[in-house]
Amino acid sequence: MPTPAPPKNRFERRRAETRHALVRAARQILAETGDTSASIQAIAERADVGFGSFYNHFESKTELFDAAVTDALEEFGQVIDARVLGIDDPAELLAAGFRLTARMADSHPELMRILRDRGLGYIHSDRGLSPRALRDLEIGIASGRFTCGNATLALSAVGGTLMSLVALRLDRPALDGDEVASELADMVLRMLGVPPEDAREVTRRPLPDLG
Amino acid sequence: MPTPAPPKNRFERRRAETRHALVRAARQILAETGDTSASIQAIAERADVGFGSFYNHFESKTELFDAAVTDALEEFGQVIDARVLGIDDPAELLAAGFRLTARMADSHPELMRILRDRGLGYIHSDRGLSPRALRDLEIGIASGRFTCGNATLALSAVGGTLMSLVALRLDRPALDGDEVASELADMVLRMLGVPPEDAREVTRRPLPDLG
DNA sequence: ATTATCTATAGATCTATAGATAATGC
DNA sequence: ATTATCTATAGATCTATAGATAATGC
Repeated sequence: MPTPAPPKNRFERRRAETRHALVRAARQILAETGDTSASIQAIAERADVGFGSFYNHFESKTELFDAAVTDALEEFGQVIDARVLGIDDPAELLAAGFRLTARMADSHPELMRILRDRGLGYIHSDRGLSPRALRDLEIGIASGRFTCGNATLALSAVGGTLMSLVALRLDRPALDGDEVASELADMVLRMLGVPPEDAREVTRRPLPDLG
Repeated sequence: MPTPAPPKNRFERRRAETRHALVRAARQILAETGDTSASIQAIAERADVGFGSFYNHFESKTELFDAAVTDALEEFGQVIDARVLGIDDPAELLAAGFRLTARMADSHPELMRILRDRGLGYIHSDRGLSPRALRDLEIGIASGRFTCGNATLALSAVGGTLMSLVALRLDRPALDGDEVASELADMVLRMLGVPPEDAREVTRRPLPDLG
């Protein structure tokens, strides 16, 4: 079961809600402070949950914050994924992913801060966007659209550049986000072996809007 | 004064030593745990420094850990810089930087862990390797060696890829580090507009050894 | 005489748990 | 009857500071 089945009865639902409130609070704290030194008390308070409940769900703060990062990456993957449905060309997929990510700095700033601070450690994780990105890179290599040899290395390079795009968007909000994203996607596509004219064209195609 | 003048008298030297012991301890903790939640007591103990001395040098843990990251980035910059002296071609400089960084995962693992966890936030910092990397990119663009238009964007892409190389080296020590580094440098050079044959040749040239 | 370091400590805060309360399943 | 939540709390730990000690400058 890729997504855990929705809880059946009221008991399990209430339990899941408490857990999720804690994860949400941890995500907020990560986005605001960038670190994990908030006390369990403060986290529970922000989650509006009894202090002792924390221990019903997590054994340590580390465990909670790991769940919080995974939760954020999963949401990121789902937002992007939903918006690029129907795009087949791997090059266009990648370009759309870059441009949509740049927009999420405005629409989902908290999520993007977590991505910037923690994303690099999860580039090759089996959660979030990475597995799908890897698959798309493999498809592109197999079809000859990309001419680089190694999909894992390509994922590293693409992922690292995407993280730096997020950092750039958050640190320099004055820059034109769409322009920067297209430019970086353009560079990445050339890196993967897409001819410059194709790369340029594909990174300027119209894009589905972000809710 | 780019580097602070070496302290003149014994007083200032002792003070600098205490401060540096604290920074060193903070760097160790960052490398080992990845976070900043260690207590000031534990930090002072590890630095072998009286507890109260902490407050002679720093007002908060945040301040200390920021100094620790800056210190690590500065050392990274100096190690790389010393090893690429005499290389003029911007493309070869960049390739050498990638390959030497990959080797530092073995020779300076603690430094590299800090770079992986915190480097992204300092890509456009005016400390460490970034200013020189930016300058080399600008030189390469001016001379026509690189055909991309924007040095700041290039620094983002190159820096992000370098961070992901560090992450890859630390997380997958079984991969051939030299090979991975050359391959990624190759991709990055093509991204910057270097012709594929040139990129391949320049990333395989012999390299100065790392001490 | 000056300045940094160290030791000791008061008060605040944090963690982990125990026991009471409330909600649901069967 | 079962299970999660909440409240209260003991004991540990942490922060910030005050005051004593040691090292150096002049």
